[in-house]
Amino acid sequence: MKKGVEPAILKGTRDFLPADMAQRNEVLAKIKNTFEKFGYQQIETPILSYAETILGKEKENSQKMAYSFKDYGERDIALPFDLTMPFSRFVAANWRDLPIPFKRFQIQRVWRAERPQRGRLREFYQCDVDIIGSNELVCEAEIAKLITQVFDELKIKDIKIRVNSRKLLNEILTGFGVEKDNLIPAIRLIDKLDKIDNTAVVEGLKKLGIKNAAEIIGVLKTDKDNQATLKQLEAYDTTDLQEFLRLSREFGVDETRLVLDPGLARGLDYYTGIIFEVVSSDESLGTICAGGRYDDLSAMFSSKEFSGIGVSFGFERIMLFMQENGLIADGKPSSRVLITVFDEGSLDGSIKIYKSLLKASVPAEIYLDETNLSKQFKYADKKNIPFVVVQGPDELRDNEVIVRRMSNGNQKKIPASQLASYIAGYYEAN
RNA sequence: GCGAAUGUAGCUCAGUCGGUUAGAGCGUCUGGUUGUGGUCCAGAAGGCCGUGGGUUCAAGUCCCAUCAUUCGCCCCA
Repeated sequence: MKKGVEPAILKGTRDFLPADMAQRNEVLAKIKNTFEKFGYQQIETPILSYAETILGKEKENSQKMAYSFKDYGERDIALPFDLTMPFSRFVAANWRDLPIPFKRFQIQRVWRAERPQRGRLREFYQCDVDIIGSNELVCEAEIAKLITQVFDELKIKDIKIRVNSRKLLNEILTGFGVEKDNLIPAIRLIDKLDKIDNTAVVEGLKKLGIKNAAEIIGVLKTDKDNQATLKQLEAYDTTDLQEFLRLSREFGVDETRLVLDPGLARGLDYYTGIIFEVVSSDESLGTICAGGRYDDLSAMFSSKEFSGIGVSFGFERIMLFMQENGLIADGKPSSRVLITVFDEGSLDGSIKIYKSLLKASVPAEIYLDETNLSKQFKYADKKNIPFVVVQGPDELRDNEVIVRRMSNGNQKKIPASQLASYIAGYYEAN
């Protein structure tokens, strides 16, 4: 067994076994179907990318996050760490051919050179939806509806969509005299309000030279209901938030799931309007979906302006939550029928049976090695195949087959010609 | 990049005060059953006790280093 090369994989990456893939595909299909139900169209963008299209001009944060290297032509290459940058490049390059407002979804792997932790990998899938080319708050409300719809489809019940307006947050902070250069650091601190102690945040803000730190917290910190929160903010312009809530109501979004949180900030600096952050009942998992409105998505690539809004669903965290909470049924069969090979002399007959099922479009497979029936049944059991067909010398002589139903062990001898319709009958009944 | 905890069979873990041949459950394989899985019974295989060094008559156990994993910080899905 021991050979020279360890069968090791990079930290923060994983192997997916057939059982894993069955689960993942099932969940992915639900997410995808919901996106399509709302009229979003799928795109894909290249993995291998010029570093500057991934990292932008000011590299600081993203440079640390992204995997990058040089190719044989000494070009700087990087792997995407999210789907927003690739999308913004895509829009700048292809907007002439897109229906505007453009509603796209994109489900691809991304890479981050981070330290892995629970729910934090170096290679993982994101499921992004964005609407570009419209400034209307109806977009925000539709996205809110989409978020609740996706988690409903996945049977993840106790989600909370935390909502805030970045514009409002900026207005409040500027009102308190926070310098422009300190806005982002201040927002990063405020974002931690629910995580760390109030006083720690106040201390941090004071270090940034913000005097009325405690007072700011007084305005931003809330655990009351949405109406109370709006009241607390009455000195400021909350018309966007109110209109968003009204439209969400029109869309039928369950309002108890929408939580106005004036302290919510989101680290990324490109958000400019309403922002979202979705957490499950397992808050230690972190955010399972997040996003918001940004102005001028493609500013880096084009003078054409595209305002937009989008959210990203964290597929790996969603999977983790569903697995840990028993929301995924496992054991998807690989096919409906396993045709056993009784002995060397019966292989031709088994292939003939297989052909008849193939012709009738019944998913089936032949056991591909020479062994006893016991092993072949075990194989069917392991692959969750519901029916096993045996044709021994006796059946072959009479042109019959034995069909065994694995779930209850019942078996029946039928003419070989009736096998396909016999199997199909079980599925039509449902 | 910083801090903490943990590394024993494929997996989950036990292993007392340092003491003789390192254990269990699950999984795997074989047989009971030469025409039948899942259940049951019997048996077997599987270990550089993460790696390297040190202390000791003696180390899975103590010390140091290193690597890996997990958690927290940073950042974030």
